Amino acid sequence: MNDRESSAGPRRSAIPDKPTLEGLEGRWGTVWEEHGTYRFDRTRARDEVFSIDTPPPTVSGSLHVGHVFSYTHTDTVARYQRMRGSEVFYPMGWDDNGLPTERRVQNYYGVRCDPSLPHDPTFEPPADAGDPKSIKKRGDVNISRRNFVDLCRRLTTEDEKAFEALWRHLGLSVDWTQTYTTIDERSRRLAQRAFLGNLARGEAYQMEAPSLWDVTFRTAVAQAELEDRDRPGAYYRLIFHAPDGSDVQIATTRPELLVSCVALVAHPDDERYRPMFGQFVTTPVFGVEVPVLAHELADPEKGTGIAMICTFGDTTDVTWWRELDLPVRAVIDRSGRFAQEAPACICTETGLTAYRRLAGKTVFSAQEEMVTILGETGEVVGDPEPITHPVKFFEKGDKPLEIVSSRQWYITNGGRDLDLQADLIARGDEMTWHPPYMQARYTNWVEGLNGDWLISRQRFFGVPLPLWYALDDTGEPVYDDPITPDPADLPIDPSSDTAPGYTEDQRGLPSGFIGDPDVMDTWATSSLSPQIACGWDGDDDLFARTYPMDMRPQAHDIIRTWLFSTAVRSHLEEGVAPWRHCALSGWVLDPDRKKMSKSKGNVVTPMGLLEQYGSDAVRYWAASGRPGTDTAFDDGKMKIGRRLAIKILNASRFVLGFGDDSDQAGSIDTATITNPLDQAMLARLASLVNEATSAFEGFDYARSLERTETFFWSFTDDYVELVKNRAYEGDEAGAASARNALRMALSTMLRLFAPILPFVTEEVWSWWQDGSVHRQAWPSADEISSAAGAGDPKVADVAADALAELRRHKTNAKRSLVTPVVTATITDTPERLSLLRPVLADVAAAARAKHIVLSEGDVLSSEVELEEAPE
RNA sequence: GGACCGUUAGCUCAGUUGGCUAGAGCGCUCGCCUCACACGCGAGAGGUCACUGGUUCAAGUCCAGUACGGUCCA
Repeated sequence: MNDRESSAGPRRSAIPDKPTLEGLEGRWGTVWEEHGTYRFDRTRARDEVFSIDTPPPTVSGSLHVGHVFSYTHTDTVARYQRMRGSEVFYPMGWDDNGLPTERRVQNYYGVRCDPSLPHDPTFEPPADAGDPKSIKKRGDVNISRRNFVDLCRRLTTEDEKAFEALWRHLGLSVDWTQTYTTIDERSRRLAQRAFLGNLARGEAYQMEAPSLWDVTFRTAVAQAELEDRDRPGAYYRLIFHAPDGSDVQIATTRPELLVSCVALVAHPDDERYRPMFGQFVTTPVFGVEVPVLAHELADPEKGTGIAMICTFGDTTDVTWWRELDLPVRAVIDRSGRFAQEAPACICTETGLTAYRRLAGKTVFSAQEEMVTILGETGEVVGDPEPITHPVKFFEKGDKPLEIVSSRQWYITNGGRDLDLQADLIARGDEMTWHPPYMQARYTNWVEGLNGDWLISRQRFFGVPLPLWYALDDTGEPVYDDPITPDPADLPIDPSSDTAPGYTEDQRGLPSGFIGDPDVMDTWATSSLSPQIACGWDGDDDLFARTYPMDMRPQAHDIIRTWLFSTAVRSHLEEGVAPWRHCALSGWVLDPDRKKMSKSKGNVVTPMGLLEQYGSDAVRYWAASGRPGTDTAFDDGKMKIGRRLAIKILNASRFVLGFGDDSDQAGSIDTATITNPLDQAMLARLASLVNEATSAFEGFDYARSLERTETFFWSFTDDYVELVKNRAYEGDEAGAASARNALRMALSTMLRLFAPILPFVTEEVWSWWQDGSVHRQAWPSADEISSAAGAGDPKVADVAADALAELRRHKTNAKRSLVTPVVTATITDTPERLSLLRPVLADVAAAARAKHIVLSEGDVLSSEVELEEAPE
């Protein structure tokens, strides 16, 4: 026992008369903090360390019950590993960088970021912050980027305090001296350094290309941030004109994009269109000549079997554009409106007139207008055919994504390189997945990627891309040769720091420089959480002791985003998988089996739950959700957890109160355990320890809990009832055997429960033991087996069955269980009777039976004569 | 359309490499203040293991297929 163990709690407090769960969280939270119970000892060697890469929760308001669920799972494993003797490295980060924070700051303060405004050093946050009514009345205030970022920092700092308080109340055994945020100076430096490394190795590159664009947030988004949503739409049939005067009908859901049509396409095997391949047709209204081409992706079943290719209506258009080598006729600008200027290909007066009616309109209005125009020229056939079809959205957005061509930065992720893809899939094999089938999601995702990782975002609160560009003598940026900072200067902000070799007064002038205006995707920083937590940038000693990390927990929906991007960075940076084990948690479902989420308004406040039921009870519910399995929110389960915790208090008090040798309560003399019933109970306990241990080795906290709980209830309902008379007033040997067996069982069960129920187990431990239960050794099955001697676990079953038999007669007679039994005959098989005979005295005492006769038969049964009921 | 997960008591779920009469908790019914606990204790009712075939001495468990639900990706 080291200093920490012996000092982690007050030495043996008195056992309270009326033990209670109230206030345990605050009391033990303080003791653990004061004694550094969970502090990481960084002198320990790598093979003694168990390091956990906690995914930093997004700081944009509040944690929800799903966080409590998933983070409890991790904590149970952390506590188990600590008791197994590992030095647990368990830091906590906060992901404050990014769009969710921006949105929250905009709403909370009623402000908008306008990067064109100069920084106002005297700026004070609006006094009515947090008052939606007042903000609505006055409208948003425009502020500079730097003032906006300051507000982001200010608000996230407040949120982070509340988050930490919640985690402490929940009892996460995090080392609170090891925290980071994804926007702090270290994270910015590290993210920029990693990016510059990617750039130097050719893994980061920029490209002018069509990319998915959210018109509300006015930023590019990555493939990982997409989701399909079913939306109503309609097929419109448009008439194109062939040179021989015939018509070609195409069906499209986006007639407004006709103006950006660059070709028609049909399947190469489609007999209907085969003769037309290579010919040109003219578009309706605009009269532009476009070729008819063949491509496998054209679906003969869809519409008329021939489609128009526009730049760009959807991702298939991008594929066609790239593979068929087509021109760009883009019309939608970054705000999602039609550009003022018509594409150059339009040269007829009719076409130009028509375009003027679309210019400046949103996509939605332009579609209405275009359909009207087509009606006027008679080049639309029939009524639109309504359909429901999947439309791509930014997962945080509420308008369909457009595809806009722009210059963006990318990091390679295997989406365009099969060798890299194979390497990343192989990294998946290096990790052990819990549960194992979750690896398929990872592999499927990597195999399905169709492009590299777009990491630049046209936003404000994030880690800036650490780059400047020289301006040529006409003031145009030279993108091909970005200027990078000296690594010693990181982190930098190119919008306020001066490019090396220039002076600040050259910013924006011909032959001067400009900073890259973009920030990096949030994931581009949070994907480096193992590097951030383990001190990759400057603390080589810590890094060597903690990386690659042992465990990474997360919910299964972020395999494609966080898990994958972290694997990419680790592969590119270190050539290893970032973790040895990936643990996947399910979701918390509401009673209708839907995922609980804030947007659906069905979320319960975690702190309220913790206060209502107690943290152990909430943890009990969380830990009953098996790894990877979605679990219904169930306050009934929390009530059961609370009942269990209370039962532990009461049963422990009872077990520790036998006899007058309570001074010796802390010690257990296994040599005195000679009674066959006591030995039987311990034999069963030993196999429980084996089960609990192998469950936890496989990260299955739920199984360990379930087995331990089952044992505990039969311990209190049967074993304690059977031996309590002997423990109270038996002969010296019998009493000593019972008392020591009871204490050994209690000590063991407290340690088995400790990872799940840290508060109540610590409380009870303090009644009779020194130090924190959370720094004790995990129970040893061998030690218990040895104390159990030749004990046969079946003896405990036979005795419990016999007791139940006698109880049933009392219950059926509607008599109290303390009713004396005048005489009873127990019939059972010879084998079972021979097990029962040596422990019959305990059964008789527990049942208050004066005489018990044993009789051989085929099956357990009994005849009982109860004492006459008083009048 | 592809991949994965699930379907066992009214509800929530266990059931490991096939092996006695399929289990637990909640809920329900009926009792009991018993020298730890009434925030407790005892007893009881309740199931065609989604369906169809197959393998086997033996299938909730293994295999094939179907249906329904869910998730991820197209």
